Amino acid sequence: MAAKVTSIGGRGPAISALDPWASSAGRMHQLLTDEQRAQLAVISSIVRFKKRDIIYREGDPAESVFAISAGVVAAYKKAPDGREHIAAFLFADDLFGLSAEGKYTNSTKAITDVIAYRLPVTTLRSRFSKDAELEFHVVCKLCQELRQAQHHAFLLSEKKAATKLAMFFQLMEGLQMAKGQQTAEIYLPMDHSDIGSYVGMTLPAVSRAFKALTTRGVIKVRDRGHVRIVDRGAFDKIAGDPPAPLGIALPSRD
Amino acid sequence: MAAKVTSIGGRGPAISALDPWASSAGRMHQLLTDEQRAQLAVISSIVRFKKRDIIYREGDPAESVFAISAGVVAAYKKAPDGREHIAAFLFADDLFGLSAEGKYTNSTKAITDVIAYRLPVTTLRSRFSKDAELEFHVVCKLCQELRQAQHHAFLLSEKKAATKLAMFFQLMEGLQMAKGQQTAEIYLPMDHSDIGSYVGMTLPAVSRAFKALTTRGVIKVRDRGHVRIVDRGAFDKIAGDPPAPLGIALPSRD
DNA sequence: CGGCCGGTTGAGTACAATCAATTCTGGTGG
DNA sequence: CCACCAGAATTGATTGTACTCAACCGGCCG
Repeated sequence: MAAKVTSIGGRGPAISALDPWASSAGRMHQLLTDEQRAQLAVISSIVRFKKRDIIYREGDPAESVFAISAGVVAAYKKAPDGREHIAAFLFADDLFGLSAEGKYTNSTKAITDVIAYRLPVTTLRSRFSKDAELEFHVVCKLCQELRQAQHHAFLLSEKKAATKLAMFFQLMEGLQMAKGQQTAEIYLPMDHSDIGSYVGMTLPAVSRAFKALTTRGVIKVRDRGHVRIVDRGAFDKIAGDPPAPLGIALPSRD
Repeated sequence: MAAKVTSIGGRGPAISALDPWASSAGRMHQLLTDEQRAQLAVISSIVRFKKRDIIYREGDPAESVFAISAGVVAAYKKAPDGREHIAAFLFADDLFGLSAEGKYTNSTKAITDVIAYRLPVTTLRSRFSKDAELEFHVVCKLCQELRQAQHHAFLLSEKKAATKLAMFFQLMEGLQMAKGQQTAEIYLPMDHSDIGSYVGMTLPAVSRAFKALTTRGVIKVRDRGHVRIVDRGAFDKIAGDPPAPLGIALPSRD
């Protein structure tokens, strides 16, 4: 893990998610109070990673959990044949550092420059025992990550390249909507090769799927990283209608 | 949801998992104390489902969380084209009832006859506020389910039918080992069609993959539901080496 | 005994993987 | 500011594998 560690700053770690049991109209919100964030700030340090940095590797001792403040992280595993499978993209207000028996269960790398809070698990755990509400928010966040992982599996169970890519766009769009960002265009911070690793396709297949959707007039590509959906009907049909409220998405659209 | 509700009995709900931060040699263990189980028993009711029963449907109001006492449950989603995608198989000491914004995010059905504890979310939540340790165990269980979901996605990202099926066997075997059951044979309580829904293959493809592994002398099928691995080396090669020491886990991401 | 469900097998097809050659792009230094 | 470079992305030709559709088996239950 190669990163600069700076002193504490900002307002402290943040977590946002949908509440599993309370309705919030599809919008994610900050789960932690300022007070809780301040308390977490005390036990955390800020770390920065440059694009492409590896944050930790699968099997490393899992001493910390991270809360992303800015930037995008990918959690991935290497298949025995060398292929890289991305298990999740992680954004601001997401947690990562999943482990089992004291070891990280996947590797993580910075997709963009990243600023994150690093929370030692031991101190975090002792905070849990003092603040059940904080712990409950972590439960909520884990539920969301679980939903997202299941959605990912659902996506991967599709066979058509265009469908998988469209579902990936749906996912990113839903995320951006749930965060209240503008949504005329979908922003894709990762490169095509990373998209391929996430949706289970090779780079050429991703390229062809982009092209297929473009020539069919379903999407418009502005540049590497910016896509707009121009034919919603066709798009939804290809993606398999349900915009799926999965911890991220909303019933309506634009 | 069609089930018989009986009075409280047994020793109360159970949860077992690997601790994310403590090493336990790959073996799952009961996370809850007898005291905690007894307290949960007070707020829960026992429900029974017959094989093939639908327990709840995606979108139903999520009033309860379930803890399986005996039997096997499948959590699934229906694709727009009618295909059924199984997101997870759930066994004794597993929790299910994942929801977002007050609605279940999956449908669930009984694969075998099932006995489970039903825990109303409101009362469960209030127990959390009184027992942070209990809540921490739920965090551990969620981490495990997350790892499993990520592993599922990893499996689905493989393309060869034989590999996916072998990885599925690995998964089931690991589960049974982690539970301390005998492991000369792998027990498969679900039918081939359900396996197909889980590994992202059609029924004929599952059948052919079974046959391929059998004729290659890698596995031996005793009957519907019992498989033995006869050539470990070949098996591991096909499944992609990871000898998966830990019970359930061979997970990914966060 | 007949139907039904779970499973197998077969023929043909479609789709993405693969391998490989080019083009495009953004970033760097001259 | 431009030329250059390296990595990312596109395109092409070919192959393989799993899907589809459909017919067929075999046990189990009524």
